[in-house]
Amino acid sequence: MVSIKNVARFADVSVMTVSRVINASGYVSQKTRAKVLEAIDKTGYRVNQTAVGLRTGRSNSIGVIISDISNPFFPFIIKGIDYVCSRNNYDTILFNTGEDIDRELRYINLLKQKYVKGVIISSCLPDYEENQKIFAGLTPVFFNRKPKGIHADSVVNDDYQATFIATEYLIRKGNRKIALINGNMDISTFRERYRGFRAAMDRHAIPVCEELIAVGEYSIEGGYRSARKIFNASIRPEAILPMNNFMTQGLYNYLKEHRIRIPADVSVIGYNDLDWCSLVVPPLTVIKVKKFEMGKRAAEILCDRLQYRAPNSFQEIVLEPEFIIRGSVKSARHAERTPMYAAEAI
Amino acid sequence: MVSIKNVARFADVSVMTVSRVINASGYVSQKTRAKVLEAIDKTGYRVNQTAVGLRTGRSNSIGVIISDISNPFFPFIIKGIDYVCSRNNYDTILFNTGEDIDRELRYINLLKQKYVKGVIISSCLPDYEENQKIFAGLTPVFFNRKPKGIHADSVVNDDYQATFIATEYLIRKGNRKIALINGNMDISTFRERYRGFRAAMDRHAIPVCEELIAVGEYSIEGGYRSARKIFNASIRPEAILPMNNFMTQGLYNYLKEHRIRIPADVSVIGYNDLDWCSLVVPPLTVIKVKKFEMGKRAAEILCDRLQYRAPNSFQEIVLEPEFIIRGSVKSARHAERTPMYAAEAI
DNA sequence: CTGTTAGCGCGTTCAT
DNA sequence: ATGAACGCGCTAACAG
Repeated sequence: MVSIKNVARFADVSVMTVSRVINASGYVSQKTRAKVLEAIDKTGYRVNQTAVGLRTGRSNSIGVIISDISNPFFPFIIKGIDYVCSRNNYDTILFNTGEDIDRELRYINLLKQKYVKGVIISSCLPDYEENQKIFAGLTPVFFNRKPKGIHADSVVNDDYQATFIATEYLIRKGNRKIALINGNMDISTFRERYRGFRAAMDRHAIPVCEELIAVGEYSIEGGYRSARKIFNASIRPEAILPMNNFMTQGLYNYLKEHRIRIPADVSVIGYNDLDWCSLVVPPLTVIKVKKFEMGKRAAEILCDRLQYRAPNSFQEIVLEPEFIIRGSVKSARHAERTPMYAAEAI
Repeated sequence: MVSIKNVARFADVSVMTVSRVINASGYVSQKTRAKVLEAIDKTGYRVNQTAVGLRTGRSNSIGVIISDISNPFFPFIIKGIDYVCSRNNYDTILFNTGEDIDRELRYINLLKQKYVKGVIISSCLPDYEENQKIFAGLTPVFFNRKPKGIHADSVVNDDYQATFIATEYLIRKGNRKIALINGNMDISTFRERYRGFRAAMDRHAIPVCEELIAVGEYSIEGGYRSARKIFNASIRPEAILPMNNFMTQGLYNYLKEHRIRIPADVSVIGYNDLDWCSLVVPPLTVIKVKKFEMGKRAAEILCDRLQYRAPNSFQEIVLEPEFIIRGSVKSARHAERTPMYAAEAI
């Protein structure tokens, strides 16, 4: 590989002069600059990022850590991150933890070993404070999930608000026996979603039936099992709220298998608007999380911080969800007259 | 950051001894080894990958270049790559080209600047030979798509076979007026898929109606526009073959908007089996590409090559597709008696 | 078995 | 306006 030394020899100048031309630092006369530029062109020289990294202690990579690349929730977020980073000349190193805390910690260390200074992360760490020292020297921006006690920038969806609105919508349509398919509440998203549901039910003085609350793995299979649990309860649910897209799929599989019709037999509102949600019949009413936006904002914050353009205080962005009404919720009678409190819930 | 020097001082040995312990190279007595290990532990030392990279001219990263992260076709492939690479202690640097050749070339250069020695790539380069020198010093494994004249390892789906089977299935079900929604045939996948379609039609002596062949962007919008073109033709198609998942979605949008029913009004076979394909009503009959397998095989080949365990000759893996029959193709009369040639087509 | 020397490619410091 | 020397953290080659 052609190094800066070769270029210097070719242009008959010192290594330093070449360096100055490349980095546009210090004074170089027009004439030598032209000579150097030509030499760079002729030799096909490219700066060695590794050497620059070692010398400066910096790199132009940022890390992205997610829990599951095969979850269609992430690709658009990554696209948003990519959009911002490529414009700031950062490239992204992607790691997939598979919800394994040890892997997450290992990857964070790996990033530091590469002089990576920033990471955008959907963490499976339950607690930030316990693990704070691991982030030393690495600027994290948390997205989607927020470990407890975090002391860092974050960009999340307003999960509380989202389920509040969805739940209230169901109530307004005359549903009272509402089931929840939730994930592990050690994770902030599921905790918030549960809180939103609970708050809406309480606000309307509707008792929550514990039998209709299922907590399981947030996978297709987990959603299926939770659906089974719910339909084996002593109370038949009028509506179901699965709390992520995988569990929604699992629920669909269960309903299909048991020929339970949406919305005639049970109403459903999905979490996350994916490709298929508008394609199924009836099209699925969903809470839409702004995925691209989430990635974009997180990357913007990180780029700003890495270039010392960010404010000192941590930014905690909460993205407003959209509620997309399609056809998976049945209209009941004596609906519409229920008062709505969603605005208050903010 | 604590360096090898600190560890050496701490353990009261030379830097070299520490290096030997870390890399398990050369002789170190049990006693000093223990001393060093303790020092590493006490100081919290981690090797600096950048320095190792500079010194050895190697890195433990491999590059992954894809055209569009938001295409749900890729995530499972990436998961397959990740599965193999993490077991071989490589991490992956992901780049998204957005089908931009210049970006692709830039990323390839970037990888070289980082001493990355291998790249797994779904390339938008039409011709390998023209760009061969750009790969100098970088081992590429092509997947999904194969630029012309490639002289490298590759893992692709048997796209020819896949459309041959699908087309023949349609014919067997009594369809003769079969429409194709295809992408740009500069790209190998679309070229092969077209060939498979054509071959099946020819084999059964069914004339191909050029009016029913649409070539456009392989996006949701492109699929929609192609569908419109086809339904504005003078001949009404009995069946449609969209040649990737995005175009299938676009087609669905068109059909929905115009209240054209599947399969009563038109039969459809999708390319790629995604989450929603079994969720729509009727469930979609599809050609399934083994995505995880594709990524896994590509990564295995690359890891082998990088560790000089691969044969000298290039491996050109062709993965067998699956054909999943669900409910989007109408059964017509005088079907079943048509002879089948798919086996010959291999 | 262990240490010394040298240098990977670059940028910082200081001199000219 | 330009160059020489030095060192980032590490390992290969050689010496002892």
